[in-house]
Amino acid sequence: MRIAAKKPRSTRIRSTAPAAAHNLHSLADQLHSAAIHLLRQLRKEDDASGLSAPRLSALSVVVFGGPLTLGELARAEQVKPPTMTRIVTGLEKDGLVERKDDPRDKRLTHIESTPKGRKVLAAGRAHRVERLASAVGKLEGKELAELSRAVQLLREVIVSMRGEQA
Amino acid sequence: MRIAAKKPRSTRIRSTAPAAAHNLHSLADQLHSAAIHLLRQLRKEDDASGLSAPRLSALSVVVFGGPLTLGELARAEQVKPPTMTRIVTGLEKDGLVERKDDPRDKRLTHIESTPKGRKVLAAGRAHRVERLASAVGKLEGKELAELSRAVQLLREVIVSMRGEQA
DNA sequence: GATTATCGTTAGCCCAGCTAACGATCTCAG
DNA sequence: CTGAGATCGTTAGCTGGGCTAACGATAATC
Repeated sequence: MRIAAKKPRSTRIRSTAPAAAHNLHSLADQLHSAAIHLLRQLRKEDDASGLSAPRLSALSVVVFGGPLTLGELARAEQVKPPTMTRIVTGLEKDGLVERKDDPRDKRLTHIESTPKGRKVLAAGRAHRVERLASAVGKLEGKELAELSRAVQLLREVIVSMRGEQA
Repeated sequence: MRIAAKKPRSTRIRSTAPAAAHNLHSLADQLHSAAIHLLRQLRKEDDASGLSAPRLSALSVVVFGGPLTLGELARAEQVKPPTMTRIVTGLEKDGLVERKDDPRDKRLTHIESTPKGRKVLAAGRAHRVERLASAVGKLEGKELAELSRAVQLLREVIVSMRGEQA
C-alpha cells in the first residue's frame, strides 16, 4: 500500500489523536486489504468442504439462530432477498436446510437446518476454521489476546458501519 | 465446535480480554465472520466509486508496486492468471491501467497504471476507506492502537496461511 | 531445428451480488 | 365483505469474480 507518509515535518504531533489521525486511512486501508486476502485464503478451504463463505455464514445463522424466515435471514446476513433465495436454494439442494411454509401466513418461508446441515456445519467450519486457527495459533499468547480484543473492536466497527448509509 | 478450552479454570476471566475468544476456534470463527461482513459493507461503497474490491486491490498494487507482468500481479493478488486477465481487462476498459508488450519477451504483458488510474485510485480509496476510517475513527485512541496492532498480526497470519497448502 | 516450458488468453463452468417485475398472500379502509 | 395497497419470496436478467482446461504464441533447451 505504501501511502505517502505525510510526515509532520516540523510540526511535532503529539498526544494520541494525531498519529492516529494520519494513520486512520492507512489503517483502514490495511484492514481492507487484510480482509480481502484473508477471505481469498479461506476460499480455498471452502471449496474443499463444498461450502462457500456466504453459505457457511448463512447456515451458521440458521443453525445457531434457530428457524428464521428468508427475509429475516437476508437481513441478518445483510443481503437482498433474491440473493438469499439463491443461497438457501443451494443449501436446500444439498439437504442442509429445509423450507417450511408458515401455516398462518402463507407468504412466509421458514428456513430450518437439517441434522445433516448441523453436521456439515460442524465439519465445514472445522476444516475452514482449522486452517485459520492453526495460523492464528502461531501467535504468542499475548498477541493472541490482542487479536482477540481487536476482533471485538472490529465487530463494533462493522455494526456502526451498518447503521449509516453507504 | 466448543473445544474444551484449556483455560485456567479457577482463574476468573476479567477485564478487557474477557469472553472474547475462549478458544482458538471461536476466535477464528469470529474473525472469519467479521471479514465477511466487513467486506459486504465495503462492497456498497465499491459500487459508488465504480471499483470493486478486487479491482481496487489490484490497481493499488500496480500503482504502488510499479509496473508488473500479469502473472506477477496474479501471484501478488493470490489469484489465477485467468482471473487476473479479467480484472485487468476491466481496469483497462476504464482506462485505469495499460497493457504494454515487453520488447524482449513477447510472451509477457506489463501492466502499468495510467494517470487516470492513479487519480481514480486515490478517489476510490478515499470513498471506500473514508467510510471505514470514519467508523474506525469512532474508537478511542487506545482502541485504535490495539486495532492497528492487530492488523499487523493479521497480516502475519495471512502470510503464514499463504505458505501452507489449502 | 525440434521439443519442451512459459505466458497470457479464451472458453466454459459456478457462485454471489444487485434491480426490476410478478404472483401470491395478507391487511385494512371503506 | 370487498377491493386497494402492502408485504413476502421468487424469477429474470445483468455484472463480476473465482476456477480448470485447452490453446496459440513465444522462449529456452537440447
